[in-house]
Amino acid sequence: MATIKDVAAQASVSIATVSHVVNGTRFISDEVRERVQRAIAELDYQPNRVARNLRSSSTRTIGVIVSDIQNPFFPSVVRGIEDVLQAAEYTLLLGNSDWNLARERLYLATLRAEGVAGIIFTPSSEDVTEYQQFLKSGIPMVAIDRAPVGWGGDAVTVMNMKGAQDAVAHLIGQGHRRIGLINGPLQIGTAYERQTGYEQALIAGSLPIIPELIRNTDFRQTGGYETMNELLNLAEPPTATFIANNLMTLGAIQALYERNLHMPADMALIGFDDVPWAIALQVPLTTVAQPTYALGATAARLLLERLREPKLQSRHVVLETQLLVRASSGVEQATVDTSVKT
Amino acid sequence: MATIKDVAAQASVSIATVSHVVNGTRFISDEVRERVQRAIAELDYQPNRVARNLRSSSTRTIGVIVSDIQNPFFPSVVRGIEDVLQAAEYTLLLGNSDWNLARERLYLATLRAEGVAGIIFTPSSEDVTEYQQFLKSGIPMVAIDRAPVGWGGDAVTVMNMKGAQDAVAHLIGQGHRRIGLINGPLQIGTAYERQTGYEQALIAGSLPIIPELIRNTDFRQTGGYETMNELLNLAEPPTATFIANNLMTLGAIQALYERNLHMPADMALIGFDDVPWAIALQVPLTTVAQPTYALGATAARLLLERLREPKLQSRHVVLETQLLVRASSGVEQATVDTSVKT
DNA sequence: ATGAAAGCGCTAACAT
DNA sequence: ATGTTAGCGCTTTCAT
Repeated sequence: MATIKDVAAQASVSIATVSHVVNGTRFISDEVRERVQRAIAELDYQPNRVARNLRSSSTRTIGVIVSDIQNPFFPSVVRGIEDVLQAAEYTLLLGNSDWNLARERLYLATLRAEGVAGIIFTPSSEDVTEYQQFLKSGIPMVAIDRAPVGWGGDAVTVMNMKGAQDAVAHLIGQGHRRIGLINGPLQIGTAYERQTGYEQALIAGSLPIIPELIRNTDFRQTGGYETMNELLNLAEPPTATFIANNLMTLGAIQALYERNLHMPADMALIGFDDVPWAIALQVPLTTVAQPTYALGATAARLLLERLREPKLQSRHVVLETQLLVRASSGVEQATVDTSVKT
Repeated sequence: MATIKDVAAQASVSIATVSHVVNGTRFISDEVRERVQRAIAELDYQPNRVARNLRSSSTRTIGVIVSDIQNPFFPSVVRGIEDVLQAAEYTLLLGNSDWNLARERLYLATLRAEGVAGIIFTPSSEDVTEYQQFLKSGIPMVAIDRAPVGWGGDAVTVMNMKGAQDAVAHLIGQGHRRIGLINGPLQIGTAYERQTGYEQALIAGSLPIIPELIRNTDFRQTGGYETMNELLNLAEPPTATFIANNLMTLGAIQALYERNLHMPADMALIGFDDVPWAIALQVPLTTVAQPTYALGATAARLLLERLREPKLQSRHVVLETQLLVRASSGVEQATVDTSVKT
């Protein structure tokens, strides 16, 4: 690989001149500039980013830690991040925390060592002190999807409580009185908020909160599958269920399918987070859609702004969710949304 | 951030000693080692990877370029890569090429400048010369999913032709004689191979190859949607269709759904690449499953081996696909696979 | 068993 | 308008 020295020699100039031509950081006569550019082309020179990073003690790399890249929610978020970063000529270091604090810690340490300019992440802990040390180190961090209690940094989240409330209110409106909840672990902020929304909706509808209908599992497909089976095995199962994420919903549908139960007659269902295949299911799925791409893009934008102006006041952007009513929640076919989401 | 100098000062040793303690690269007396380790802990020292990379002119970063992170195929591949890399203490720089050569070029250049130790990528071009310059630069590259014609480096792919052949043979076995193909662009190797498999199966079944039943679009959901509509608008539509990837299949199902057509009676369907929701669809979907996680993990393993032994002969691993027969291809319910894949 | 010092490739302050 | 050079934080050769 050609270095700046090679280019300088080839063009018979100093390395400073080459650097300034490359970065446009000072005036260079046309003649010299052309000579340098020719040398760069001839040698196929590309500035070594590692050296540049070391020298300027800053990189053009952003670390991204997501909970589970295999959950379609996150690729879409990542895609939003990537598009914004790419336009700003940043690159993206990716890690999966697996909803796991230890793994998240490992990645955070790695990202710091890699000298990333900033970090966008889905916090695995609700405890801010977990990140305090990191925040002190001065690396800007943007929390997405959820923010630890008392998080002082930038954040982009969605209206989880409102989204859940809308969903459950809709079920109540359909006449359901025993409504189940399949949720993730309460330590995770989004799960907590969605559960609160569920409870608020019940209260608003003058319905009792029945503990046996509220289940917390992991946010995975198997969790949804097993938990729906638990609900169905109750002496008096719910007639409708709100499920707090997409993969758990898939597992739950699987459980219904195996027992030959039909939505919405045997069980009405609303899931959280829309998915491309909601429309192609046995019964099209009512969901609370999240603006996933915007979530990522907004987070990236906040981060880039902070990089430009470090002392900006921190901002917490809360995006809206949208209840997409389809057949699984028990509405006449006529009003069903069958549009293709792409 | 504490540097090696700070640690050396705190422990009253030279920076060389600190370096050797950190890396275990030479014998250090117990006493000194402990002193250094204490200093490291006290200062919360973490070696600066950027400096380390510059000095050793090699990084512990692997670049990964995938076609489309929003296609569930790729997150699973990425996950396989990540797990192997993480165990070896490498990190992962990610980019989406969008099936787009220009964007791929951009990322390749960036990755080279970032000094990645190696690259795992889904080639957007079938033309090896596109990558020759890069290969010469000595950065090990592993092609996944598809390899350019004459690709000399490491590669991990699947038996696309065989997979397609199995699928179409199965449809023929169900009595179908007009079988459509919805495929990606032929310039993409996987599309070409799957198309060949389709044709081979027809030939083996003594069936004619009917051009109007063969359609090439992009590998996206909208492409599948529009193309299925085209097939359905034919004077004599096919009775079965083989669709060469997962997202196009979803689009095609969408098209059927809108016209109130039922699988497999009105149209039998087999998709390529299994998806978690295949089972929860209106009619469970028969698919040609690819070992996505293994694809990624194998690629990462090949790359790490090459990093260790650069002159290893290059290897092309071809993984098997598996036809998962479910209801959409027109088999009795009794034999349908309803297992949960997680 | 440990230390001193060169140098990776670049940027930028300080020359001229 | 261009050149010289220090130094970013580390690894590693050469000394002792």
